[in-house]
Amino acid sequence: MNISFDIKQFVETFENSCQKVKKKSFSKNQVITSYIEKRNQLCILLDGSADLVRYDLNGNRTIVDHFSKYDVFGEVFYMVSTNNELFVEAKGKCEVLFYIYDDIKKKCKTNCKFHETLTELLPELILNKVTNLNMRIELLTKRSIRDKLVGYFNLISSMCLTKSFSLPFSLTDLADYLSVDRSAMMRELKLLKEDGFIEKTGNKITLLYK
Amino acid sequence: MNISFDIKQFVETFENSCQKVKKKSFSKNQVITSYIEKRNQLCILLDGSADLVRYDLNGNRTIVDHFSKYDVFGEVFYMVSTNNELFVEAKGKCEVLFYIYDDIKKKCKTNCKFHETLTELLPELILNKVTNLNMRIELLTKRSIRDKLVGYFNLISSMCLTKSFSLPFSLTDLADYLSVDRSAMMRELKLLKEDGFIEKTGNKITLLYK
DNA sequence: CATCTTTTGTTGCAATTGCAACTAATTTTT
DNA sequence: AAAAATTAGTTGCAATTGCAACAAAAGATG
Repeated sequence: MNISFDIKQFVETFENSCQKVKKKSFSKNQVITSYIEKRNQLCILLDGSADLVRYDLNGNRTIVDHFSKYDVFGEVFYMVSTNNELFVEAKGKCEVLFYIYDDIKKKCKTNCKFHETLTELLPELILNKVTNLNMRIELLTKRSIRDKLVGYFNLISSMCLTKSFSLPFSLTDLADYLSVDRSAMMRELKLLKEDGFIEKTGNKITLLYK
Repeated sequence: MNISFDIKQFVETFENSCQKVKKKSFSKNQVITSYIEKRNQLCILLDGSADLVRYDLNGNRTIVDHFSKYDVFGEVFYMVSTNNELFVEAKGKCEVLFYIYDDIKKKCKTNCKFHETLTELLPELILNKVTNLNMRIELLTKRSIRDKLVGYFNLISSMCLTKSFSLPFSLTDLADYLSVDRSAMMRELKLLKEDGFIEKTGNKITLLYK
């Protein structure tokens, strides 16, 4: 994420200067927030990674979104009519900035520098979020597991600028992220190997095509 | 879309007051814009509806996104590494506002009222976009055609506040939007009817459950 | 370091989905 | 109003995917 401003540095400098902005730490598997009508809160992930997960009535777990450094998340981004329960779960140690606002468009009442700067930063963070979401939709609309995997690998590869990379997910989570059955995905991974498209050792992938 | 500001009215009042903002009209099936590195342009749909479509190498057409009044779209929302060609196609008569900026965070050089107001409006428009994208992801991550259809119907229903509604899509387009095979979707629709979950006359759906 | 838990890897089988190839109905164009 | 084009609706069959149920490996925990 190429944010043109060192948010973490900024947060550390101004910490606790505004009542409505709070930094909290979380450890692995803790629930950072659940999406149940706390609609005037917005979270920024300052460190670590976290997943937005949904459990449907059949017990299927879906990784609706995956957050890493400087990702923005929160109930604001969801429609009120969403009928599934969504949780943000820490994948490891996380630092999260909770940003409470009265009206997302208006400045903090106390008009503090902290709030003001964050508000100015928001459009960029949200725009960044939009590109991520669109990327994800591009993956999800692919018609086969193979296309999803290859599409995903291509993205990672073009972001790392290398044909060899480690997956930021466990394979179990990757399946949940691509919204496919894990064993079916494993099978497809094996076929991709057999067909000579990829090499795979542990969670390190090497693309052999192009 | 509940935008707390009458954009269209505003545009009409200030039209042509800034060189970098232009309104254009389109008729059915015209390409409004294609996503090929015109990254400093942003479009707002003032009237009509349009689809963002992708054609992959196998000729599959996917409706990547569907835009209606006051939706924002453009290359900015996509990563540079997107390797498919994306087109925005008018579904009927459309009015589109093209908004050219040097830096999305900075004001227009001439500092005109028009640009300024639009810039202030942007976060809201983009936030609105995020909720739409998340809604779409929620649909796409459903594991079966039936779940996708039901999820989609529920959304429409809760937006219209009625159990009876007309689809904003042709069935062909709906299949492309849900990213499933059309005939398989038709089959599932028939099953939903047979199982007494829905009623369907033309493109009007009535939900019979709950 | 022994145990418990999670993740990975595999497979047969069933269910779902996609594909192809139609016909019918509707809409658009000339 | 006839012809052309698009959309809706069907169906058999093949391919893909999901499910269940494992064993093996790796990682976490006391």
